[in-house]
Amino acid sequence: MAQRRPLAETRQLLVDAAIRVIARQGVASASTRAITAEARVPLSAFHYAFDSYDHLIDRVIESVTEGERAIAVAAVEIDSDVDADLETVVLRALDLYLDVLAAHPDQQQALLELMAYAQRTPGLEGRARDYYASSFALAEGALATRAGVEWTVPPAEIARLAIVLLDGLTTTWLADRDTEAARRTARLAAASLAGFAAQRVQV
Amino acid sequence: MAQRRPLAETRQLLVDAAIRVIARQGVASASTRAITAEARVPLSAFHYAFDSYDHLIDRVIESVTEGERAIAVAAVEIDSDVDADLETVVLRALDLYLDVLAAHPDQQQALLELMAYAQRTPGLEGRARDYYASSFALAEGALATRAGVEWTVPPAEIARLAIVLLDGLTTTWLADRDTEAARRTARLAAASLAGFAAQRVQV
DNA sequence: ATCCCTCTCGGTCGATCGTCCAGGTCGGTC
DNA sequence: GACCGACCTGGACGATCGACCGAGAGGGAT
Repeated sequence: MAQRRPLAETRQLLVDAAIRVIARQGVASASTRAITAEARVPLSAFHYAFDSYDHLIDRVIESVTEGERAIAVAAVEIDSDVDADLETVVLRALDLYLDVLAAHPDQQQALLELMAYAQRTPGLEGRARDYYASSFALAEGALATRAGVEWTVPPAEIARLAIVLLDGLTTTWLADRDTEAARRTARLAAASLAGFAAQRVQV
Repeated sequence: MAQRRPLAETRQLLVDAAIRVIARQGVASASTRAITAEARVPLSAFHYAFDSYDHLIDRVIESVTEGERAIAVAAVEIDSDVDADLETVVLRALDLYLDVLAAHPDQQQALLELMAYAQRTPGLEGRARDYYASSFALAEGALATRAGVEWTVPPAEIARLAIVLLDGLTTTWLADRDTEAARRTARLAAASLAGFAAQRVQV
């Protein structure tokens, strides 16, 4: 009767189940029992696979942020149409993100809740900072791939502004769910970011 | 032995205590027992003063958001130096906000956590939307007081962008606590917002 | 066949949660 | 002095939480 599974597989099963539960019902409702029920494994399997609840959450954060990073990298690579205007490219990226957000709002809300949980939990405090740091680096890398664009301010500052805008767009949309208004704001945001670029130089 | 107090006073005592506990330890730790202990009131007084836990949280959200609004109104009124450049005024307001944020980070974190809690709790879902709606209106009002400034896009859209920027600045700072970087980003944000103003007309 | 290590699972622990209630104390009104 | 309604409280309820234990099942190595 017993399901025999390699330990690593059970761990992945639990992490995935935890993400689904957190997305659907929030971190507060993601108890060990709710997660194991979602994963269809006995409650006792939880503490066999993980030393503690927070160890699981740590892995969950790792998994979610890695997923975010992969999506962002893919989006940047797809949207590297060098012939298009800079502002157009930025706006297209933001609109693409809003599509993802509107399609899977629970995912982004889960990420925010996890960050808040991490900041309140001893041993996980650094996770939020690390996530933003890697976001900055990713954005700066994306800026660097736009060959031939000079910036009037350091690219690192542009990258931070971009993340700030993305973050603000997210939290604001999550609160009022007004996609049309968010797209209008995205238009302004794209114009703002592009405004810090000097005219393109010939390559 | 019994402390005799008007009911309304006990209510206010509990609301204030709840805000302190939430700011210090987060919503998750703000149990009825933690709150009543903070308020130095017997546990049983809790359900004498409030029908339920969520009724208290509702009042807490009301109190916190009203406090935010009052601060914002005061800041706008103080910072209405008509002789200064628009970008300077905006930047000064943002820097002022960053001062408040750096001085009382728990307060802003508490607000964000309360919004997340409200969105997950039946009966409180609208609170987050209402808060952002009033923030937009407040920002738009602040823009309107700058007589003689014409905007190249509707003020309502500028107002939304301003709130998005403020929100992004907040969440980002709360994650990495890098005040210097936040001030640099604020500089870019102020320049962006001011960039949507047409040249000032003579009045 | 024997051993051993990995894996599984039901049951239960103590702590903490929000909520409730019966009874008690007070100040004011007849 | 009798009464009443507003105010206050200790103690308990059932539910749920993270964590833990010991007995057993399974499969490969010897």
